Amino acid sequence: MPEKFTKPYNPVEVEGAIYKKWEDSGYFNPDKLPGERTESFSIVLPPPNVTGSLHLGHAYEDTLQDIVIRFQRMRGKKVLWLPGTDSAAIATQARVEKNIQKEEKKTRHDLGREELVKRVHEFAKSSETTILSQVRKMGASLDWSRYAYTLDEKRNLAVLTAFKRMYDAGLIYRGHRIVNWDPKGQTTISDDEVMYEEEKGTFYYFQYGPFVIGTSRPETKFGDKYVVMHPDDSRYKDYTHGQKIELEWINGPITATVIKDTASDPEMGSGAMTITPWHSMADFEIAERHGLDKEQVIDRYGKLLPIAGEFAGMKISEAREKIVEKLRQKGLVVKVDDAYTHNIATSERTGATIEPQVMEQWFIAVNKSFVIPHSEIPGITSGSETTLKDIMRAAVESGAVDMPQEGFRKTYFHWIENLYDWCISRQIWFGHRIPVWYREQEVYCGVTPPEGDGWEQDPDVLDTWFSSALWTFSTLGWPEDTKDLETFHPTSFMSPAYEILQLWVSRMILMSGFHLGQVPFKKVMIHGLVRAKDGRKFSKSLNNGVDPLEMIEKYGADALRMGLIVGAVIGSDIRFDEQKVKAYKLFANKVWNIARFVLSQERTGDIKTELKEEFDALAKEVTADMENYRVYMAAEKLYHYLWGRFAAEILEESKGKPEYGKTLYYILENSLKLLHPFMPFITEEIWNSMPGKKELLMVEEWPIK
RNA sequence: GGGCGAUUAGCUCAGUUGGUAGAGCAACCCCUUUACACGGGGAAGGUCACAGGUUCGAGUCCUGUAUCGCCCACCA
Repeated sequence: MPEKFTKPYNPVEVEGAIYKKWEDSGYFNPDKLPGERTESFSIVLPPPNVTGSLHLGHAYEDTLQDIVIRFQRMRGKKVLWLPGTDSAAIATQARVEKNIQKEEKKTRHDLGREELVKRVHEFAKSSETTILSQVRKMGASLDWSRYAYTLDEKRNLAVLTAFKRMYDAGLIYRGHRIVNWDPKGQTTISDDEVMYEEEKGTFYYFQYGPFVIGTSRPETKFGDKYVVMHPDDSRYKDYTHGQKIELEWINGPITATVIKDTASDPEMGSGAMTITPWHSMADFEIAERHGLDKEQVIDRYGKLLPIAGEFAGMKISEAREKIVEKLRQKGLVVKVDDAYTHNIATSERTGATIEPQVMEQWFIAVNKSFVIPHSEIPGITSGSETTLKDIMRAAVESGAVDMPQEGFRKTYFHWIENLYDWCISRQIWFGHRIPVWYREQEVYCGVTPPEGDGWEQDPDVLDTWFSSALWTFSTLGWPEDTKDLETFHPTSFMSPAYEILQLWVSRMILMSGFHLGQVPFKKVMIHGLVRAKDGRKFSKSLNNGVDPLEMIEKYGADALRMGLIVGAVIGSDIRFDEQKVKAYKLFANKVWNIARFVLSQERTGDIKTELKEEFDALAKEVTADMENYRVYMAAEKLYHYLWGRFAAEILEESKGKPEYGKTLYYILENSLKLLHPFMPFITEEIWNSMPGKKELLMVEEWPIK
């Protein structure tokens, strides 16, 4: 028996060396795995942002994937787990800008585009190093030789190519549409980055000619020259669509036009409303339907424009009261309701109140028909007319993307139904620049800049989710026709947090559907959030963060992995409890001592049929659990068997009985294999001392075929 | 406003096709027994949110109620 077993198991001493042994073996790379492997299995790591360091959410997600990956590798598949990082354009730039603001008292405009982008790249590089070393500490068996970064050369080519092809297909267009404008960040943000916060406000009722209209935003009302009512509203049956009415408004008499539209809710207030198409999504839709004028009232900095007359140049917050006061003097204020609560849209990143604006932006048309040249997705035939939305729906409906969690599937479909065109341009500097150039009236879109002088490139960059959406195939070499792409796409499995079901999952399906005619992954298991013990989110402001590295230092990566995974049904939130991690450190030590005892025995006697059958039954159950992604159950079963049955009963019974020898070795050897995906370090370390071992445990054969 | 989910032992949660309730942690008692005190043994703890229904039988299926949570959303 090796000397090391005379002491309690100390993970800190051995984990680093074991990871190095795995890495040196080359087995993380599917091309270097031993044996004949025909079936492939692949996962692309959801790329962590380069903004920070590893948190428990990553630790959980990495553990889940590593368990699946190690299991499949041991089952003899050609296994690829591909690592990468995400530039996360807005988040990263915001972070760096904040630092510059703090340390140098400068804005990005002081530095200029080139310098800022350089600084952001430097920052991204340094935090990339940090986060990758942390991922290694978790024991993640990633193929580092295929490492990808959303802004590296290959991924850049993929992004530009994807843009070009969708542009040529007419699915990417530039248009004036209403977008979420962040006046503080001076950029548009996607619907998904808008947060709604409840706010107590004031609701005003104004006299608008013969009508009473309600609003919480008097400052937008200057340009309101349409009054909308439901066509079936009997109160207004004497007014006809298109009728002109002269009336007195904020800055004098105006001519209003009556519009009949079903968007108006008769139950709401007086049933009549005026609209501000430039600054409201709903109003914009109505204006589009009837071909109405749209006028800008508020500028990009949140100030009123000349249309506001005497209020021009004022910030909306200071103008509001003054406008109401003026209306009051004119006798146009009917009622003021102070106890009004409503949700206001704010920017997730900057916290600023979103000001909807009509702006010229780039969009992806999700409802526009196009002919798909090639499709492997059931329900979408090659050469048929389809839309991106149809692709997204069909991929999941047909089961090509297996999304077994019913609740999430419902959420997914519900979201698809309500999908608008995706605004992909962002007014920041860090990220993939839009590959479109202008010269006078000419527009050029291409992967490389146009020939000739006088061209100017579009200043905007792409939404970070554009490149993320290509991730499953851009990482495999697309747009080139690579061997990797053929072997590993569609990928086998994806396990994202439910937070990014729409943001990411659906858009991956969109992109890989359009560009490859394939789904991005065959199975998706959406997981929950890791929360603090009290159920609250981990956050900087609460200062309740737990550093995974600290947990690894204290209890070992194996214990942390078990603590995160056991008893955590995939899909629901998990409450992190340090006690649980501690308990699995004790379990690691238990396993260690089981090995110590067994290795001190002679391999004598015959394998006892009854005990073997009992163990094999467990192995079968565990295998079934693994195949059905019930990893939390598999882990718990192994824990119970090893501690409660093997250690507590079988070992005790065997004491002083040499005929048990072979049986004990049989159980230990196979237990190590079953346990390896969960606790890779300690099992590999024990395996190293097993008599007759030939290979690393990570590539040993799984006990059940 | 729409959608989704949760409610089981003090705490965190399992409970796979309906068949007499489980685990870990915590708390309690005992034991320095030769693999392990990072251990061993023992005992305790639950009208499975509530009300109906289906069934021979319901934590599990159906309907409703309550509470909590999450996601989405253009209510003037």
